[in-house]
This record gives sequence, structure tokens and C-alpha cells, in this order.
Amino acid sequence: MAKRGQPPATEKVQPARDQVDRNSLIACMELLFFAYRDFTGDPDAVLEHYGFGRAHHRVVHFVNRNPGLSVADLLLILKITKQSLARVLKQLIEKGFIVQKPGKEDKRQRLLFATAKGSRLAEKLAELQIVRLEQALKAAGPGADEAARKFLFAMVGASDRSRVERLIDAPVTKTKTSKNQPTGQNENN
Amino acid sequence: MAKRGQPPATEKVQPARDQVDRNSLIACMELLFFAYRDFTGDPDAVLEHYGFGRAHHRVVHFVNRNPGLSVADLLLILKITKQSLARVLKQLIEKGFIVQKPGKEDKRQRLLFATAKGSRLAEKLAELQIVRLEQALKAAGPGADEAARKFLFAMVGASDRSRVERLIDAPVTKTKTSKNQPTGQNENN
DNA sequence: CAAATATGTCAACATGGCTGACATAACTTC
DNA sequence: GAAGTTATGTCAGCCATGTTGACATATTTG
Repeated sequence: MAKRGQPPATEKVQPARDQVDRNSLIACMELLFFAYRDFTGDPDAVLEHYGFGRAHHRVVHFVNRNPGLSVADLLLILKITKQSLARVLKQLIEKGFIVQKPGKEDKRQRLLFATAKGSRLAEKLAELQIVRLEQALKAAGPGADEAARKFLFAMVGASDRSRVERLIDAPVTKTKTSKNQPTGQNENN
Repeated sequence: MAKRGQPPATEKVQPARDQVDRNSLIACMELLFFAYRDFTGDPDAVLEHYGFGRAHHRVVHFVNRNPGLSVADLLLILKITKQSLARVLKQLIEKGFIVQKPGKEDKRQRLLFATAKGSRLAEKLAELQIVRLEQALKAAGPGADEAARKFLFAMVGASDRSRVERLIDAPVTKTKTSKNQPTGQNENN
């Protein structure tokens, strides 16, 4: 694939990608790295204070945003193994940031809920990132908000988009539908 | 997707942040997580094939894009410790993806260059991410390209923006200016 | 020359991924 | 109702990649 070096303006129908485009795309790519690097940097300082790491942040965030999330659903969101999750989840439960309740329909499930304490932490961390986001979207001009969401959404692997869409659209509403929505998908991005 | 962003036209001067805005910002926040998760996922598969990880990717990418980069400058880009860098850099050098040359002006420096092999790997990985980016920007509509760059740039910590700007603007030109540009900054995002 | 700088290196440790194996309880199916 | 499947937990160990602290070497600079 990657075979470039033919920038001269021929009258091709499919201009492919000229050097300008490519540089621009690479800039975007590097910016994404830097943006994410600093985006995650803010909460890290706070988390350290609790003896937590980035992994804890993710868990407490998604559980707080989606009360009653099942372990299986959380694993689909994070795309890590249950053993990896278990480690941080255990700590969050022990320290009273998250509680588990058996599902009513399916008693095997251990639905996850943030405690008041957990919720406070989640909100605190979210606020930090929201402030940064808000400022960045403002700086990017009007409409950047919508453009950014569309862009980021399209960056998500195709097989995960519907799940992600559901998740971000109705976080408060959603509670225990996992069983009823097979979501049978296996990463073909 | 994400049909928010229409604040109920009140005539407030400073609406602070209503619930709609907040939900929208949180959606953006989560999307950034998912986007980055999948953005980095593509190259990982290829890297595995070489026995490399994400850390190697970053190094080989930035060195390839900035031939003659000094170790110190690379550390400022990656924001990791020299010991962390040393580990992956050593492997990349041993396996012939990167070479070091003493600086001409300052002989203490070990300027970094990608070998042909290293360059090939870097391009291959870049291509994967570029394809995803290209598709996403297209999906986000006209102008998303510019908006995304502005947005992402504004997400970078304020103290790092000028460095990042220089880096992405003139990657090919830049070669050994680090010494002449003090870049005295220390993370106040 | 002395001090500061650029880089390298050793050693130890933490976090957060991973795999494999196995256990338990509850649901589903025949 | 027995058998199989599913949701979850857990033990044990490995790997990648980040950290700190200490120290060595060469080179540049005041």
C-alpha cells in the first residue's frame, strides 16, 4: 500500500492524496497524540491523591454515567480482560467508590453502581476534562463542537459505533438492557 | 448521532453551562476515549509482528518525521523519562530501525535518524492511522478537517502549544534547532 | 579548571495490560 | 431434572512501559 513519491499534478481522476493532504493528516494524527496525552494528564494528578490510576478513572466514570452497568458491558466498553478489570474494580469496591448488586432478572449479574463517594470523584474528574474540552471547542470556533463529535465518532471502529452511540446518547436512561441487546460484534473496525 | 448542541434560545449573556451543554461535553469526552482507543489499535497489530509496542511506534514515528532529533527533544515530545525512552530506543537501534550520529555542533548530542527500514515501518504505521483519519474527517463533513486540527491543538497544554506547533508545521525542515530555541517551559497546562 | 549539560546505564518498583486455568452460581435446554 | 451455557470471580504468572534514584562519561561553557 503505502507507496508515495508521485506528487506531480497529473490529471488523475482520483487524486489520491497530495502531499499537502498527507502533511495535514499527519499533523492531525500527531495532534491527536498530544491532545490525548494532555487530556488524560489532568485527572491523573487528582487520582494519585487517592492512590488510583487511569484504569480506576475509566471504571468509576462509566459506572457513574451508567448506573447498573453489568460487568460484561463494562468489559465491552473498556476492551480489556476481566482479570484486568477485576484488579481495579476490587479496589474501587473495597474503598467504597462502587457497589455491586445482583441483577433482578438475571441473578448471576453483579450490576455496578457508584456510591455517593464514587460519584463525587467521577464528577470531579469529569469536570477537569470538561473544562479543557470546553475551552478547546470554544477556541476552535463555532460549529467545532458538532464537527468534533462527528469526527471522533467516525474514528471509532465501525463494529463498535452502535454500542458507543447508545452509550453516549442515553447514559442516564440505560440501565439493564444488555441482556436484551445481543450486541454480537467482534472487532472488525 | 449525538443530536445535542442546541441550547434553548434564552437570551442569557453568560449561560454558564446548562445540562445540554454538559451532556454534550461528556459525550465528546467519552468519544475521545473511544476514538483514541481504536486509533491506536490499528498499528498495535502490526507492531506485535515486530515484537514492538506502542512506545516503539511513537519513537520511530517522531524520529522519522524529524530526522536529526536530539534525545532531549524527543523526551520533551513524549513526556517520559530518559530511562523509559532508553529501553525502547536501545531495541530500535539494536534491530536497525534507528541510528544515532553525534551532533556536529555539539558532540555530546546523539542525533536520531530512522534507517530505511525504520522509515518503512513508520510509514506503514502512519498509513494505517491516516486512512482512519481520512475516512473520519470525510464522514464529519467539509471543514471538519480544519475544525478538528484547531480543536485538537487547543486541547494541548498551553505550555506545550508552541513546541507542538513548530513540530507539526515544519517537520521536514526542522533538523537541529533545539539548541537555539530554549523552549523553557514547565507544564502549567 | 570547574561547573553545567547531554546522554547513558544500573537497579528497583508500580501500573495495567495479557494468558491460562479453574470455581461457583444461575440460567437455559432437552 | 440433568446437562450445558453463561456471568462472574479468582489465583498465578508474564510482559510492556511508566516511575525514581544514583551514578558515569564526554563535552561544552563560564
